[in-house]
Amino acid sequence: MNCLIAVIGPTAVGKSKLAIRLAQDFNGEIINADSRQIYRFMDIGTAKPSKADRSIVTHHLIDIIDPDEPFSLALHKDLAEKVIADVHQRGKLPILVGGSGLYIWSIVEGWLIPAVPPDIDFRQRLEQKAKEKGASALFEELRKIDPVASTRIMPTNLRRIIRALEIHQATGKLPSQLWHKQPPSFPVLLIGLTTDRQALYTMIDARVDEMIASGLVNEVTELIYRGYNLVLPSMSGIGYRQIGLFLQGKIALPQAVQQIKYETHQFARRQYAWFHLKDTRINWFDVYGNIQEPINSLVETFLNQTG
RNA sequence: GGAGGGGUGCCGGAGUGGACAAUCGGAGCAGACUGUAAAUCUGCCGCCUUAAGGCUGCGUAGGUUCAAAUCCUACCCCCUCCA
Repeated sequence: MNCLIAVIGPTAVGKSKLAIRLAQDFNGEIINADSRQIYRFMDIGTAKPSKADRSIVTHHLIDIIDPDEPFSLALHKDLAEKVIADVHQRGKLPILVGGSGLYIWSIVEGWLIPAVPPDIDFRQRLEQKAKEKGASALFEELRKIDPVASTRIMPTNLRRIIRALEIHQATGKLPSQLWHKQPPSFPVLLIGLTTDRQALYTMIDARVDEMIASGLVNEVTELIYRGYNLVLPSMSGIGYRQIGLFLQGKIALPQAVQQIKYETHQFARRQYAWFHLKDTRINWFDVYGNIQEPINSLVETFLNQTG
């Protein structure tokens, strides 16, 4: 019977490494669920698996678009589901790996994402309106159209207010009525990697230093040389933004490095808001201990149960 | 030895008699999330308490005052300049 394994957890905790080992042990293929590793030319700053690792185990959804191409959650989910089906077809085990909680849950919980592509003009118009009249005016507008949606969006979160209005404008329907779920038909095993917060921060800091040592500054320089502007969403990621500021002469390198570390800490904290330690759906393992045996036996049990 | 400047919460840094548990920023902690999400947004952040409230508190020790981070005295420490 088909199934899916997902390896989740905060950044730098060792998800990729575990996934590669699982893929080797259980005849699997890896499907990326990291919102930044989809970009070509962004390797060091996104901690993308190495060429060597990718030659050992098949990786999907890495290097699929250029940094200036449009992308979306809906697109990622769509691609991932197709890849999962394909991996099933070939009789192999799909292993979803990544730290982007939104992407992970959209697949694992089966969100039905409103098929409304971004309307740049519409967004700009509303952003202008918000500047003039304040975000509360737009929130009020949303509240009148869709009271349910308004209870689920913070009045100050302009971005989400505009998106809800955008969906209404495009479909004529209430955004809140489009938020449905249709969980996958196959069983999913969630493996969460975690560790003590201080230890995680130490790991993050070491990895940032490594990124610098292996040429992050050059990578960003080349991206800019290729014409990728720093205002692109892809270039707003942690690491790229700060090195960009350094290259513009706005901050010193040590300062940029420290900021990257701090922001990665914050990112890891936000990831735990998606992957709650008390979430009983997730099988948590502390990477400080010996995780190989217990995880393998968990996976074996899961695979046996699912046939 | 002399002259000046300064010591505030984890850090930086405001405040110069009452509205100060102390602006603000950073760090840290908790959370929301159906927009390229590594985005965007919310709350907490001296101690006790679910809260109301209470307690301790602005280098140290005294003092003035109804009231002190803010004024006075002494002491300790740091920085700059002169010797």
